[in-house]
Amino acid sequence: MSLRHGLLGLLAEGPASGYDLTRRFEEVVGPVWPAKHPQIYAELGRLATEGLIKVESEGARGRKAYEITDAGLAEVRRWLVDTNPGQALRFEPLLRSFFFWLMEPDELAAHLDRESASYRQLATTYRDYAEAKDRGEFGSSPQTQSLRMAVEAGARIYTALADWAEWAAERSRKQ
Amino acid sequence: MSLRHGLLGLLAEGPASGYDLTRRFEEVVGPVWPAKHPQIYAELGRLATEGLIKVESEGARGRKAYEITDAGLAEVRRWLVDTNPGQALRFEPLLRSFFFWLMEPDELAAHLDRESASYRQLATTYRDYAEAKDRGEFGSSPQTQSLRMAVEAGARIYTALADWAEWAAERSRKQ
DNA sequence: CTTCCACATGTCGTTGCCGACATGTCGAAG
DNA sequence: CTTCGACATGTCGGCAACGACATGTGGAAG
Repeated sequence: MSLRHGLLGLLAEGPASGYDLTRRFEEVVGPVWPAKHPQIYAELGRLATEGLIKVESEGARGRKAYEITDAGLAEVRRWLVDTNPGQALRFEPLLRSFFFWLMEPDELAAHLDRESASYRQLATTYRDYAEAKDRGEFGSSPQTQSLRMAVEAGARIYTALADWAEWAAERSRKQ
Repeated sequence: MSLRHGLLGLLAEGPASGYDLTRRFEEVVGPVWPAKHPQIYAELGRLATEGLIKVESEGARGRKAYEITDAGLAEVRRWLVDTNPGQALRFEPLLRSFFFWLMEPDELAAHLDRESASYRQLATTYRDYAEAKDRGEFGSSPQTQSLRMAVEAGARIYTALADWAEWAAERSRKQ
């Protein structure tokens, strides 16, 4: 039930269409919670039926913008405050690490080099984004400050992963 | 298709039953790739049909132990070497962070305190485990060395998350 | 000798989630 | 005036994943 709360959370910022929300998901929320448009439209329909959101306006090209209701806002707040999150982080590269012993040492080292490079890249992207936010390039709304925290998490996690992959590459070469 | 490769990887260490694999998943693999027994038994059936594994022995209480075949070993190696992993890390606590602005500052600070404590706890657990491995308490097989790397990743990621949550808690209190 | 727990394997119904397919509109560029 | 790309919403079939239910066994403790 995380998708529905993700949608409610985004709609708490203001009205948006399924199309808008799909883009927000692929651009900002995607890295921690992927969702494609079929899911999103289906869930919006359900949320509307349950009265947690409602159609705010209908525009050109069949556009339907949804607005969060008081019930919806209460629900997303309840989710944030009362429920404790499933803490499992589903991450395929770490699943692979259990089976590194099945690779030849040179294959493994090469794999880890590629891995660390791509994590480093991501870490840099998030770090740059964080610095842009600190320079005030995105204003200072509460939403922006939450995003600042999310970006910081991204930067720290990918830095940790890049360091880890480098450590592991070195270790795999040393024997 | 990660579960099937996870199962093949575990079976590469030696024969095991569905029950064994279920426990290995909930004890070691679960934190990065959760799987419950209905999925596991179903997937084992499919893998056997495709000839990637085969029944090695049948024991008491209907126990069926599976063994990886040459085709299965080739498949898991192919997965490790040739395919590049989906790098999305699905993590609900970070999804929530996008919506922190919907919480009252004191609620948020309390939430982040709890969060950092639990990450710190996990980090310590992994760090202890890593040190036990370095003292040689689990031998020095290739499998153990892969596990050592996986554990290191866990320790580093949860340390990063604990630091992040502390940083965020402090930041949320400062305004 | 019974009771209880860990062992052990499965089915079933529901929801989550995705790729592919389908359809149509508006505006801008050529 | 046509064509193309971004906008926009949806359906459908299928696999993934999970919780609940079902069933039975072997050994150990009382």
